[in-house]
Amino acid sequence: MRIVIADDHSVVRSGFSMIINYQEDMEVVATAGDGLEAYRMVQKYEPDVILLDISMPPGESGLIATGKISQDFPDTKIIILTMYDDDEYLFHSLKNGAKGYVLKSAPDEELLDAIRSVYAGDTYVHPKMTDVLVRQFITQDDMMEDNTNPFKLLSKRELEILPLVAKGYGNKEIAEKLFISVKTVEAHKSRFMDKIGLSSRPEILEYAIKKKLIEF
Amino acid sequence: MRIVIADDHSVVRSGFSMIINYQEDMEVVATAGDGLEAYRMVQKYEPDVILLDISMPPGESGLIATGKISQDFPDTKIIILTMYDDDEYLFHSLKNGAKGYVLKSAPDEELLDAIRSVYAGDTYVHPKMTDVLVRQFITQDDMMEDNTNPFKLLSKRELEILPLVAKGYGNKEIAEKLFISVKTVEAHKSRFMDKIGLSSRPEILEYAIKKKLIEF
DNA sequence: CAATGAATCAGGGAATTTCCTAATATCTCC
DNA sequence: GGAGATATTAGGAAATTCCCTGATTCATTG
Repeated sequence: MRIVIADDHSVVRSGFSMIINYQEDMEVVATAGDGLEAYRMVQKYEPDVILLDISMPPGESGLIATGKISQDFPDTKIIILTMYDDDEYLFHSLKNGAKGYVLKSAPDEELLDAIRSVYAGDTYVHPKMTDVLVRQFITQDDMMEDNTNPFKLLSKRELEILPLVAKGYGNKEIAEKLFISVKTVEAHKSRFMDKIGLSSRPEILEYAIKKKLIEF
Repeated sequence: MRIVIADDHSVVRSGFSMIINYQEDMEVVATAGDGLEAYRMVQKYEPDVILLDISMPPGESGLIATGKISQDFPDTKIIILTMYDDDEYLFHSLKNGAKGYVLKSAPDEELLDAIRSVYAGDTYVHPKMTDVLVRQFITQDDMMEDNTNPFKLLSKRELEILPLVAKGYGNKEIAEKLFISVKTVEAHKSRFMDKIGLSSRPEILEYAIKKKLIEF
């Protein structure tokens, strides 16, 4: 199995190279430090698998590279390797032709499993993100697009209250801001938490930032 | 030369381990996935050098860990390993006792050089950041009396708790994370709120973001 | 050595939040 | 017009937080 590694961190390139070359069925034929170089390496060596770090500068060239490589070299399976367990990145990666999605925090074994899976023609997604994927798949008929879009998922009041909760305001303060009772705030809050699947304040904050409902 | 590696990315831990163990004069004696574990590993193995990723959760415990380790184990040289070529991080790292500062995008040779340098008693800073350091040194007067600098204003515990409060964690959760009592968390919290002049959760969040104590 | 700051823990009482269930008034969509 | 979603409010009990005061230990500093 011939493999190319693309990551802007030298450490990660070396690390992977050593881990992979230690496997009997794998061999690193080239490494790249950015998206362009990655494309050239694929062009030159036509590897079985390429590991791509999505967050490579400049811009989003990891994603761009994914698209170009999967289009021009469909036989080279692409595994996205990233620090972020972000839904959006996952979706975009898969839409751009990636066959695998692995977090850098995952143990080595998982990475090697992922490589073998995509080489065998399967798709590998990090377990933590699979349920997001499944939910997206299940409701893809009626909601066509965007069942993760808070603007379609939540009511006006809920959209008004969520950012305030995220910013750290208490129920009482929110009630005063919106001229409604504390009990009403509680009701809206627990409803949107149910809807989205949030169960704590940190999760609400993270969600609000991810969905750009608040800015800093 | 006995070395400990602390990084929340499994890939980086494995990568480094292999690179370092390949050197004849170096040996990785332990690895850690977060700041607390890093401290315990240093405590247990008292290595010559520890490589610390600064962006390890929870909070900014990479920096906190730097302070604690350099204080309790001055013989263990600390090299900060980070993705960010951020001035602030560099300054804070050095002030907290780090002896080296290396970017993950640097080539392996540089990392090995850095390890050997700090082991020999020198300080190693990534070349690109040296000029920043020099400029800061030249105009060091204005930073001297910086009463807005949280790292000078707050204690280590307070610096550890503030980001967690900002992220929305409750006192109880923070107490569990840090293995201290709820009452202690309350005490630290109200103390740093007094010190800085914060009187609500939203203000804490805003402050934490402005001072880069948390990232999104 | 005394003073200070830091970190730890505690008690008590008030305020707030959380978690239930439950009811009513709009409003829109078919 | 009626079904269903949305907005509003309520009550009560348990959990949590907040706001005081106060105390101990340890390290540093004057």
